[in-house]
Formats: sequence, structure tokens, C-alpha cells
Amino acid sequence: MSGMRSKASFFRALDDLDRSDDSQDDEDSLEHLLARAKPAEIPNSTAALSNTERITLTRANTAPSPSYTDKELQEAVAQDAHSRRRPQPSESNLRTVKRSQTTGTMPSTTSGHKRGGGPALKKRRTNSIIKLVPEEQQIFKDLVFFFFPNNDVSPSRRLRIQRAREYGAHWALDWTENITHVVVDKDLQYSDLIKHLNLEPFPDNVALVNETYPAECIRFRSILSPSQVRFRVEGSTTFGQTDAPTPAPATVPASADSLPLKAPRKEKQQTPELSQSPIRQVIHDSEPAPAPEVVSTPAVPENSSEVTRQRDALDEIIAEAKATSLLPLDLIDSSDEEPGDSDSESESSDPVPSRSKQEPRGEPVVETWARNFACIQKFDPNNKHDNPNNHTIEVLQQMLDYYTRTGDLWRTLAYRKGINALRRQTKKVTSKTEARSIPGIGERLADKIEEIVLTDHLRRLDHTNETEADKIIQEFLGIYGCGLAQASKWVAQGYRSLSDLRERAPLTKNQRIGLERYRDFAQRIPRKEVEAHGAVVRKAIQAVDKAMQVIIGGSYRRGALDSGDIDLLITKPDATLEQIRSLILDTVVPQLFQDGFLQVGLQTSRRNGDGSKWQGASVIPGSTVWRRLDLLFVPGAEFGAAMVYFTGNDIFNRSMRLLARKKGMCLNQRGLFTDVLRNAQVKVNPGRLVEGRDERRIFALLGVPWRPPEQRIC
DNA sequence: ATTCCAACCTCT
DNA sequence: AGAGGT
DNA sequence: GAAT
Ligand SMILES: Cc1cn([C@H]2C[C@H](O)[C@@H](COP(=O)(O)OP(=O)(O)OP(=O)(O)O)O2)c(=O)[nH]c1=O
Ligand SMILES: [Mg+2]
Repeated sequence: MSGMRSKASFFRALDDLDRSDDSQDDEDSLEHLLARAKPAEIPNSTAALSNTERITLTRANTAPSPSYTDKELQEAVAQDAHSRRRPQPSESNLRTVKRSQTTGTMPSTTSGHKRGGGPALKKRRTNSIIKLVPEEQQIFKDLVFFFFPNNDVSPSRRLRIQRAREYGAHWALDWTENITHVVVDKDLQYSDLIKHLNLEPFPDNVALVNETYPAECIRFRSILSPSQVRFRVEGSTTFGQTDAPTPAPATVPASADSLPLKAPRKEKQQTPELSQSPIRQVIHDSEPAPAPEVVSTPAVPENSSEVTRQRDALDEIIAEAKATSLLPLDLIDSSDEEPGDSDSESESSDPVPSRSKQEPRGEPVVETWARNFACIQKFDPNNKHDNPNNHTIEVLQQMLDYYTRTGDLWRTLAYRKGINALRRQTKKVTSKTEARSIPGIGERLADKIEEIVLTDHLRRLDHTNETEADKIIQEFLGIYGCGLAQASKWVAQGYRSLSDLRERAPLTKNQRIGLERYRDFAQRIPRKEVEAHGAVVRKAIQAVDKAMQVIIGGSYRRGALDSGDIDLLITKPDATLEQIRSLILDTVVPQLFQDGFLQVGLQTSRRNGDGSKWQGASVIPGSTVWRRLDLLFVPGAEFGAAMVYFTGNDIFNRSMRLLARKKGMCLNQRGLFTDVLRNAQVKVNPGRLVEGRDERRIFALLGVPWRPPEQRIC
């Protein structure tokens, strides 16, 4: 509940931030800040502090924005004319095609008699030539749209219609039999439509959608289910059905990105290298009854060479739209029938079921539109080596990294999309125009791509990247309890090192701990030690309640050779949250403190009656290095959803959740919910729980082929 | 100009 | 509310 | 930053 509010404000804040910065050359503003605040001026008093305004990292935009409108327009026009003469300019994606306005190629043309004449005629003239998108992208092919109202010529509406037609839709001016979709404008209601058309029972073979529908379909590159709640026309009879009967799907390149402000850490793990045998442990948890035990599987390695899944963090962040489209559309990669799986993924790690079972029909058919979600992607098929744009991508990723660290969410998003688009090109992109023609790559990125290709270098990175202030901020971000806002503020105030902070800066309790244990927390935790921490906690817990289960999640469950922290999920099939919480907080935690295992609590839900986690630090006997420990209390009924959440990785989670959202559902750590009603981001109705206990079923209900934890790295 | 956006929990 | 965290 |  409070979540909604904070979420809305979260994005508002981001938007503000966004607006304030703008580029050109932003980074040296940090240098200015640094220069301005000399060490001597470091504020000591709290008064000084409170007066200090938050100084943003980036400076106000002095440079004029690109403004290319006119020129662009001319170019577009010229190109249009040109291509009309010579229909197939190799360069352009777009073909221009002449089409009659209403239903050109349609059977049973509804024809052309435009109803009134005047304005319609004019419209027809201006619209008679539309640029059709390449045929394979014409998602609306053979569909007939009726836009309501059909007499209004507002620019935005015309644009919508035009775009729909570019994607193959036929536009019916009059009410005809062959209409497949009625698109109702924003502030009109179902009753208006009925009145206007004079038809009472709205034909049930015609889809009724609101004005956002066509654009969304285009965004997802496919026909979305018109019955989704978000497409509902105000006042229309709300069918109980969500989109169960959804016939069609869509596509999406979309996004899944995260804003890991803290240093993205390279998760070097997975595939234990060759000889390094196989510590590979897999938890298997089958059904509702969580049977969390650890089973070690025999060596996996086979060909360690192939997937060097060394993908760096940036790489991972990307993810969303890797292998795009172009696949023959249907059964994604349910390769099931060929057990050999020659090329890849030893799924050897797959839990339980005997391999013989092989379970072929398990894989859901993934709707085409959902294919590009990172969580659905097969795993790591292509990548890195063989990509012709490899170098360009690497450089752009440094930019992405920069904007990530800098907290610029939207630019980060844009870079990720651009990089993903680039990654799925089959040949090297060498010119600006070539780059420009790729969706997701605009003027500025195209410039950068060209520069990289030509000079092997991006000048912008010279000062953006490894600036002194930047490094300091990076260092500060390593402090647990210090985020970008605090780090920037400290830099602006003139603090330049950890010892500056230690000596003079006012710190919160957690920041003090984070600072004191800076080295400890920065160290990776070997897999073995993660297990050891888990064992200590498990022992302590089971001394009190034998049925209580402790499962190691996070990167450990994904097979990582080392982890940044220890994530423990604590559950019992029939227990409620209250029972688990009180057992842990009242009994186990105090005991473990007494044992000298736990060192501090960092987030302990002490205030909150309804806490569901405990975070702190622990030390394994014989060591002096503090480790961050994260306990999650999970009632049995929420086990599956909690496993999904706690296994991650974060990008994978976001991708799953975005997918759920696109399907009108909501996935969180407690379960998968359906029929969620949102009113502009804000959840109005929490929806109905569909599944919480069974991890596999959550995948299945979302239409995501099961992916073992090792493959959930995006 | 606006949208893009995961969904939560805890502390100050 | 805004910062931090998972 | 890109697309609308
Ligand atoms: C950081 C983060 C984690 N999670 C989930 C997925 C993670 O696997 C799980 C635990 O978080 P983390 O422990 O932060 O991440 P991790 O275990 O995947 O990697 P590391 O080795 O650095 O510890 O919580 C999110 O859903 N969103 C987030 O932003
Ligand atoms: Mg972890």
C-alpha cells in the first residue's frame, strides 16, 4: 500500500532528475564541484550540513538541444519522394506503397464512399500514401480498424491512425461487416459508441479497445489480446475473463533494466570451469511441499569453453531483447524433442526429474510478443564473441555504465535498448545512416556508433568515464547505507576519501558500520563459505523447530562460485509469517548473537510488526571477515513466489514482473496475482492470488518456459 | 511534451 | 517523503 | 536517448 505512493513518487523524482540534466558534456560539473569545495571547507557542524543543498551531479543544460525538426522533415520528404520513384532503396527499411484509404486490399471493400465528403476527402488525399513497414512487420495485416470517433481530425488521432495503417491495418471509415477492431478514443465511453453506431448488442466478434491499443501492439510488435484490462473501453461491459481466451500475442523488445546504482558486480560464476569440478549444487524443490535439500550434481562441464559466461554485469543488464524476432514464429525454442541439445546449455543441472523423463510438453508456447523478454530467452545462446558489433557494443556499454552510475534511468534505458538492437544485427553496422535505420537507435546514438567505428574510440568517454569525482563517488557507493544521493552530496561537500568521512562526516548508524566494514563487505564470499553460513543458521533454527527450512538463495542458488552476500530463505510449509518471524527474531537471532555468529543488525524490522526480513552481518567461526546476511521469512503459501524473487537475478525478476504486468497480472515476492486494476501506475485493486506456493507453476502461468536457477542470469 | 518504469521492505 | 536496501 |  505504501508502495504505491512511493513508487509514483519514485518515478516522478526520476523524471525530474532526468529533466535537469541533459548532456552535451555533463561530467566535468563534478570537477567543478570538487574544485569548489576544498578540503578546508569541509563542513563540520550539522548546521552547515543542513544548509547544504543537494547539488545535482549534472549541470544545467546550456547547450541548445539538437532540434532537427525541419531538417529531418525535409529529409524524410525527400526520401519519400525519392523512393516513390525508385521503389526499393536498399538503404531504407521502409517501402512506400500506395494504398487506397479505406480498405485497399481488403476483400469486400467497405469502400470508399466516404461519408460526408469534404473533410474526408481531404484526409484521403493526405493519407493516401502511407509508408508501409516491411511486410513481416505488418502486424495489423488483414485487420480492419474502426476508429471512434471517426470524424475528428485531431493531430494525435490522425497520427495514431496513420501509424496503424503503416503496420498494415485497414481503416474503415464506415461501419462495415469486416471490421475487426473498434478503437475508441480516450475520453469517450462505450455508450457513446453504441449511440453513434446505433447498434445495441455490440458484436462479439469485434474487438473493442481503447486508444492505447494500436500503439501498444506496435510497441510489442504483435497483436495483443484485446481483452486485457488496460485496453478496456470505459463503460464497456467488463468481461470477467481476463485474457484467458487470448488468441493473440505480441512482441516486445521492451525493457528490463535496472538501476543498480551500486557498482555492478561481475558475476563470474556459473559454469564452474573445467576441472574445477562441480560444486554445482542445485536445490531441488519440487512441488508444493518445499523439499529444500541440496543435491549435488555430477560434473557438468562438458564444454566449458563454449559458454564462457563471464558476461560482465553490463552485459547482464542488457538482456531484455537479445535474440529478437526473425525467428520463425511459433514454438520458440521448445527444442525438447532433441534431447541431445547439441549446442548448448547443459541443462544437466536440472533438478529432480530423472532425465529420462525429459518432459517434452512442458514448454509453453510463448506468444511471439513475449519472446523478447529476458526471462524467456533461452539463456546465453549467442553472444559476445561472434557478434560483429562486439566492439561497438563494448564501448556503448561503457556509456551505459556511466549513465547507470550516474542515476540517469532513462538514458540508461535508451542505451540498453540501443545496444540490444545493435547486438541482434547480423552484420556490422558501419555508417550513421545504417545505424539510424535500426529502431531504438536515434540521432545521437548513431553519431556515436559511427565515431566508434571510424575512430575506434568515443571521445565522450574520455572525460565522462574515469573522472576523479566519479571514482570517489564509486568508492563512496561501496559503503552500505550510502547511495548515489549521499555519495554525491559528500563529494559536493568536499569529502574525498573514506577517511574524510570517517573523521568528519555525520553518518547514520548503518553508514558507520558500512564504512567500518568497508573492506569486509567488498569481498566476495566463496561458495563454500556461503554454505557454511547457511549451515550455521539452519542448525540454530532447526534446534528450535525441526520442520523449519533454510534455503540458500540469491546468486548461490544460481550456481555462482562466489557471492556478494548470503541470502537465506526461511520457510515451513504450514507456517504463517507471524510464526516464522517470531521464531527467528525472538529466539534464533538472539541466540546467534550470543554465539558470536551475528555481529550487527542492519535492517531488523524491529519497528514494524509486520516485518518479513532481517538483514545484518555474520562471521563464520575462524574468520574475522564480516559478511552481509539476508534472511527472508516466507510463509508456506508464498514459497514459490519467494523463491522466484530470491533467486533472481534482479534483471530476471524485473523482466518476469514486467511480463506479468503486460499480461494484466502482478508478480511480487508473495505471489502471482491476476485481474490487477491499475489506474495510472497506481494499483486500485490488488487482484486475486493465482499462485504463490509453486515456483514452476508461476512460470507456467506466465507462459515462461521453466528455467533452472543457473539460467536466470540476464 | 510525454512516455519509457518491478515491486516491494526499512530507516531517517 | 526520500533515501537506502533486496 | 528514442519514439511518439
Ligand atoms: C538487488 C535486487 C535483488 N533482487 C532479488 C534477486 C536477487 O537474486 C535476490 C538477492 O539479492 P542480492 O543478494 O542483492 O543479489 P544476488 O544474490 O543475486 O547477487 P550477489 O552475489 O551480489 O548477492 O533478491 C531483486 O528482486 N531486486 C533487486 O534490486
Ligand atoms: Mg545475494
